[in-house]
Amino acid sequence: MSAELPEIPEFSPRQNAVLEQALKLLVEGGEKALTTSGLARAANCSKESLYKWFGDRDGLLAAMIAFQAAKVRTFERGAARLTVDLLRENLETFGRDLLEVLSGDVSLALNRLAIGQASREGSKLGRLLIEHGRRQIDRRAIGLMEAGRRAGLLRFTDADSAYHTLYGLVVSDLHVRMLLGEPGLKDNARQAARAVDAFLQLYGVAPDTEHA
Amino acid sequence: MSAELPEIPEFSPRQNAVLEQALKLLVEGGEKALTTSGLARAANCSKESLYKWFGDRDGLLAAMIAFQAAKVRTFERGAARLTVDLLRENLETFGRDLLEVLSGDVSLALNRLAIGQASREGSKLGRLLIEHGRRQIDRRAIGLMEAGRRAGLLRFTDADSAYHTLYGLVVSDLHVRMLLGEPGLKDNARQAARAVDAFLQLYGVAPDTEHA
DNA sequence: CCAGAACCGTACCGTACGGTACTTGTTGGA
DNA sequence: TCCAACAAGTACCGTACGGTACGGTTCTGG
Repeated sequence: MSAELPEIPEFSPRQNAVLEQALKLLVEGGEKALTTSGLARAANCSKESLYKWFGDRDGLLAAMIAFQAAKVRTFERGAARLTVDLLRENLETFGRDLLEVLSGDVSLALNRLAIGQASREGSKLGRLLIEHGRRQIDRRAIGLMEAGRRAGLLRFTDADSAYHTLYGLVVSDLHVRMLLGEPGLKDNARQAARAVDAFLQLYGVAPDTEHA
Repeated sequence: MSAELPEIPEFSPRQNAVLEQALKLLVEGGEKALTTSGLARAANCSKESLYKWFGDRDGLLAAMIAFQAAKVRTFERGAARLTVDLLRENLETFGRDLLEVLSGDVSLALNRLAIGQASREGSKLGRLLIEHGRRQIDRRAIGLMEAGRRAGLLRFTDADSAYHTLYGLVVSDLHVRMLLGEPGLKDNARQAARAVDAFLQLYGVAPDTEHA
């Protein structure tokens, strides 16, 4: 009853264009700006087609999430023979990418949408968002964790726990603040670097020789 | 044009009862369940009174946030002569309280409300929520940080940065996950303890003598 | 050349909400 | 005792949305 990987629906090019327009409307004006009539007008299609393709409004929202997730495919870094510097660089790149994704317009809009919908209907969209949007980035991070351990550079018992520590150090309460409307950081790289410093202090196996 | 501390409006008992009922409706059914007609019916008052008291629907939502924030007044712990064990205990208590607050029904409902509203209208509710809801808990934590430093138990240059590190270690992505509809942790205390362990490893001045 | 499907544009329907107006008590002070 | 203020309850209005139906047009395959 879990992870049956239900074959990404694969929409037609026309439907992709409509979904793109839907995301644009959502980003510009929030959920209340995404009406079926408005989308039909903006995308030059008929409401009848919308309902034929996506069933109802909730189906449209779910399709938007699946569509966006399919676009933001993360790329696994080739884990060629990790050194401590290479590990640090990979971790910092991950942190920067994470902050970049979380502060993106579309990501924020979709998260706001799913959160606003989460009260009713068993948070169907929320689960969808976590499944589709998070799984890939989680796997990339955990891959990094375990590569670091295999290379003798990290020490931990639970990779998932270590990853969540890294996540917390990188993101802190920034995601929620941005969801609430606050601006993001000026320098994601700096934040990522500081987070990785702390992370390596906690989980790195080679103690820092310099401790000013 | 910032932080003018606009005297908490202080509602009448009758209005407090109405706001209480409004929060109840919001928690039970989300934003779409909180209609002016529904609230009037549930609270045995007239819509006309609602509009006289709160102006319009947005005013009602703002009043709900102010009302809830006024209820959840945090209590400053008396910082009597900190020892390392006392500091750890205070930090863990803070972490538990933080998780407790963030996972509360009303908190989640209000955050969902403000986030869902954040796209349009300059995120007025979001700012209100951060102002009213966060300031107190932030001050409590920063007070703890600086007490720890004064007692020679913590070392950091920026208390705010240290606090955000602690926040990230305690909360990680849990808040967003709960906002999306996932259940909370089974054991907040365990999570707080682990977070404080890591935090002290990063900022504690006395190195742990035991490192099993 | 034609039939059928797909689709656009528009008009339409039912409903539900935010907000206003009005009537009917109820209270409290002069 | 009367009156002014307040509030409950209800009825009402305009609007806007989700969803459906229909006529006209383009595309496709035989």
